[in-house]
Amino acid sequence: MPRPSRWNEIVDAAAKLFQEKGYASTSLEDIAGAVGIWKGSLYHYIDSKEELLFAVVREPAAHILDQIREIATLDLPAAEKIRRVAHAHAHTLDETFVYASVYLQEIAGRHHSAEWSAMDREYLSTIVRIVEKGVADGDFAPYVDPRIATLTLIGSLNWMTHWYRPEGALPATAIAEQICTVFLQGAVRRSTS
Amino acid sequence: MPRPSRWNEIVDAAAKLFQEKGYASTSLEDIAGAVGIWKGSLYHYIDSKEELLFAVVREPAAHILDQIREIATLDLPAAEKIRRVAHAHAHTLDETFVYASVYLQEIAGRHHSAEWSAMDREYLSTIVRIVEKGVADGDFAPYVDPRIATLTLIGSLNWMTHWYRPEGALPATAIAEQICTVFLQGAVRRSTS
Amino acid sequence: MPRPSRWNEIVDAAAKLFQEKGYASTSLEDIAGAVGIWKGSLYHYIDSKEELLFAVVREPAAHILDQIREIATLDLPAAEKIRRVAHAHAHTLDETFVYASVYLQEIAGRHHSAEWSAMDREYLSTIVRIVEKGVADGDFAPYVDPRIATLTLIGSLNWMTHWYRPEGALPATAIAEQICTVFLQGAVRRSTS
Amino acid sequence: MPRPSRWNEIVDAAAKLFQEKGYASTSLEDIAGAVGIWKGSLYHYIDSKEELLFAVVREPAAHILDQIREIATLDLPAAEKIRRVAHAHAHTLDETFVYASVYLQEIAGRHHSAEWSAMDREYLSTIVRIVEKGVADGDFAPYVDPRIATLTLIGSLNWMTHWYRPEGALPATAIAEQICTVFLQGAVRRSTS
DNA sequence: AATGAATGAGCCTTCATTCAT
DNA sequence: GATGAATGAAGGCTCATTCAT
Repeated sequence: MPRPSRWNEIVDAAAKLFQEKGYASTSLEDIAGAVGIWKGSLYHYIDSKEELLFAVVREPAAHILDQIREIATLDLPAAEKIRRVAHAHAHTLDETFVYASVYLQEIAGRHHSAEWSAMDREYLSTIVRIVEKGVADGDFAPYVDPRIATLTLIGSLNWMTHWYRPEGALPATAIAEQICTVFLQGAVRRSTS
Repeated sequence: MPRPSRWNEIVDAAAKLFQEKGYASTSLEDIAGAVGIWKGSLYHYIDSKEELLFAVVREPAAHILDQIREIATLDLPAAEKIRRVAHAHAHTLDETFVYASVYLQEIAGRHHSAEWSAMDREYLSTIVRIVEKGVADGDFAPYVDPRIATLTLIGSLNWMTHWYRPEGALPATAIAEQICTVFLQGAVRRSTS
Repeated sequence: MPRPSRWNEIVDAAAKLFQEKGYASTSLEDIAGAVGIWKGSLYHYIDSKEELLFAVVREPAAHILDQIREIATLDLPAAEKIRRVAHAHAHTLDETFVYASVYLQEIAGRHHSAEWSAMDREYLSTIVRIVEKGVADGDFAPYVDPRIATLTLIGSLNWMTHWYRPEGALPATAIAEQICTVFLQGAVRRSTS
Repeated sequence: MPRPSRWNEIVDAAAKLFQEKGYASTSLEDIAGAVGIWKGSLYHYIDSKEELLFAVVREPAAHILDQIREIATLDLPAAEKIRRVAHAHAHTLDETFVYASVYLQEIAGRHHSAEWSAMDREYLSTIVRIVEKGVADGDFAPYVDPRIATLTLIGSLNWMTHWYRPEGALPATAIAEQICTVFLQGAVRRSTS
């Protein structure tokens, strides 16, 4: 029975190390060592170190974008869509924590290829449109600036990579709920609620 | 009276390059070249590359922590304190944009010395206490979890390094106002307002 | 009867690549790729990369040496022998252009095994003897130094690998004729001819 | 008293090794070892290995081209110009033997930059024009094809790198004289001379 | 203060070769 | 015969750091 190829082991090890030490500070020798092969052997699987970064990051990035795309098409009030966005985002973060962290540290905001910029842009603009509709429909307050508000929400969620731990006691769902509740209802107590 | 030297030029150049390319990918030769001296000459100013990173980052970090400390001591309602926190944070980000970005990319959430961890922890806990008091006083809604809410706010603000540009048309003040308004009042339109 | 295998394909591909990129800069993966097999599979045909170089080069080298040996035994005037040598040399170069180019680039003048040195030496000395006899018989001018003159001729012919193209308009025969005519008659116009 | 920089030592060592083992088979470690420094230290002097190749080769190539250019402008019979070309070529080969050998092995006939192709082309065409004029003036025989004859001469001279040794008993001048005499007068004895 | 040559370790990558399947 | 994963050495190159001048 043939042992399965070690591609998955390699991507996992790379993801973990990229997250811990950063892409630039992780050597291929580190990765190879974690898998238990020689660094030259990595080149059976990849053509360059950067390819490994992209391999780590592509799937979760595509996954979350898909989810947001789908939520946008549903026929729901803006607030409910935002709630679902927050939960999908937090859920993906939870399930692909290491991979997603690498994305946010190494790809987002760095000058990378058109592929990633386009992904970032679509992700943002899809949510912006939800917020815009919320304002237009009167569901959201008139003081809401759709773009800034969206970046506020995304920032809250992405910052989770700095403090959330998947194996911790606090579930991602609860966090998502808190983040979107504060985003939607505000921290200040509403007189009539 | 200390003779002015090229120390400031060096720190500025380092900050800019660290932000653009990341700490690990910036070489001392890059920095020396930006200042117009030779690589070896840098060692008249520093003892190691890491020292340069800390030099870049120390002042703005200390500055913002000071501000938050002071705000915490004021006798104001929680909502007003949060508003001031957001403005102080955004203002520091605006004024020390490159330096602060380096801090967030290279120090925050990385395993650095006790000095930085302590700073991060104090910053967070100071704001958490403001929120806690807000909840206790009934100013903030009972569903607010002080720690998560604080991290939500900080995340929103820190994410600015991914999209805010100091020289841009949108002033940091307006952004701070939007972020804390959404944080405090929520995006959803309040029936009785 | 030996089953035809891909041996010839492999040697052809190797020859072409050795000529284009040089022996040292051609990888076995390049060669395997050109044939359409995997790198490891090459080792069913060869034991080492160098063996492939020798395989490329052995046949044409042996062929031209055989021809020169035979010409030397004929009972002809020196000038006619030289003419035949030039034609044989140019003809072999034309027919085995890629292989012969590899020989001249990678074997001739390099420190290779006794086998190749002996071949080179015999080739040279066989022609030198023809010239010597030409001088001794009074067919060739007394100022002719047999060894230098022979190296002059061989150099002219071998330099063809730098500019001759088998598929070009100018046939190798015409070139051989020009080279040996200049060698024998000289470029300067003879008063009484 | 400051020790002079080791640039010359480095180029010399590189030239020697490139000639002996070929450019591709010579490692920077070989070169550094020959000079007595570490391989990383080479990068104070060069930006890439190829730059070292060009440094080895540029001066003698430019020198010989200059000489041929000058000879072409003189008011002399074609045969005398050719004689001077042969002597200049052989003399440069003699004085810069290792460098020139590297040029012929590694640059000539390889797919290099426009700079080298242009040099090769100008060198050839300058001599071709001398021969053309010789034919037109009736100094050279009508059977002389200027381009092929020129390549014949150049080939003879360049082949010297395969057998000439500067420290040997046979001086380059004598060889040049023999090569151009055979080229001009032919090996065959002239009845009326 | 500044230089610039040198260090020495380490990095990404290539590659001839081996071998179990 | 062929595969493809793995090896292990080496190659070109980078870089933080040192130090004599």
